[in-house]
Amino acid sequence: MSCGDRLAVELRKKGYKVTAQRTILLETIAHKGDHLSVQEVYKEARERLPGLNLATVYRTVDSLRDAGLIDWYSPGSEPMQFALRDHENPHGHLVCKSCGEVLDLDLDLVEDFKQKVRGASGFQIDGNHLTLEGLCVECSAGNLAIPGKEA
Amino acid sequence: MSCGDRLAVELRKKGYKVTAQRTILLETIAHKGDHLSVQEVYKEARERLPGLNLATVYRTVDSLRDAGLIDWYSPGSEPMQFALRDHENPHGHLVCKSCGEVLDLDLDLVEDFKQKVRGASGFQIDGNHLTLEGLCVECSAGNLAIPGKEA
DNA sequence: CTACATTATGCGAAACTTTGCAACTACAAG
DNA sequence: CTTGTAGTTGCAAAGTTTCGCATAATGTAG
Repeated sequence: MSCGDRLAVELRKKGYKVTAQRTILLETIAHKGDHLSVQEVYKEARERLPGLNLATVYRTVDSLRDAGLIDWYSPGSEPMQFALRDHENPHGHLVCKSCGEVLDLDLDLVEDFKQKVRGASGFQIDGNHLTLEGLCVECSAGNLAIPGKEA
Repeated sequence: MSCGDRLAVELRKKGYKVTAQRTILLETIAHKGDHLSVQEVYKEARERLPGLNLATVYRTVDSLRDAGLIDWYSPGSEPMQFALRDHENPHGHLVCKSCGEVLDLDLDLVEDFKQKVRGASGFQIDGNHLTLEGLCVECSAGNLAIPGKEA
């Protein structure tokens, strides 16, 4: 299934319409890879669709997220970033608060956690959009170690 | 220990200074309760400290968060909100994407999950700032049922 | 108490994000 | 193909959040 086909299917499933803007924006996102900001996508997509408006990018990115085609990160306090959702290998994300690195989070671990929370409170965690903050191996080691002395 | 004392202790621990702005802002937050936006706190605190600047509120709220005195939520796409951290009863938060309700999340469940993730990837999830999105009991019931027909 | 180094604050400007509205377009139906 | 409805877009304005810099305040040491 091509990228465009999936776009059409997923969007219509949610009642969204398939427009040139959405198609080009999704293609741009798919082409550029991870860690994209709205501004970056805007700049690139605008070359193919000159009249494109920034507000449209924000709204489109929101629709694509709702349709499950892309995911959001929030690395620190910088502008929001996102990436194409990986349908072959669904996973959450771990964002290091110190260095900003983004790791994949195995959904099996999440699944287990989700069940527990659901059992305890009835709340259904959205595991696919899951982005958690914390410290990666390197940074947690570096932060805990007292300079000049090993932990 | 009074509110002000804790402020002093926690801020100094992190190398922050204790200022009138920070004191008043923390008091305002403590007094107003949950679900506060920066603008709300700004408006209220400004009555006691007329020269107060919005940028200062943003920076202060950031410092207080870093010092572990308050927590952030991100309910949908609305402006960021936060609340005083409950030191007597630490917990995470579950935010319903549909109705916006905020539930408490038992840290024992999180603790277990944290250990697993740490074992798998070495990543240390910050459980105290944990805010997860999903659907509350009511909304998940409402959303899953197809009107007039069961799944 | 005084002087010093460091951190905070206020201010203005910039950057980022959302919103309302009129014109436009996709898609389904006739 | 024509029509109609509902969702979209561009634009402009408003709202939210961050940043740089000069001034002011805090905490520390003398």
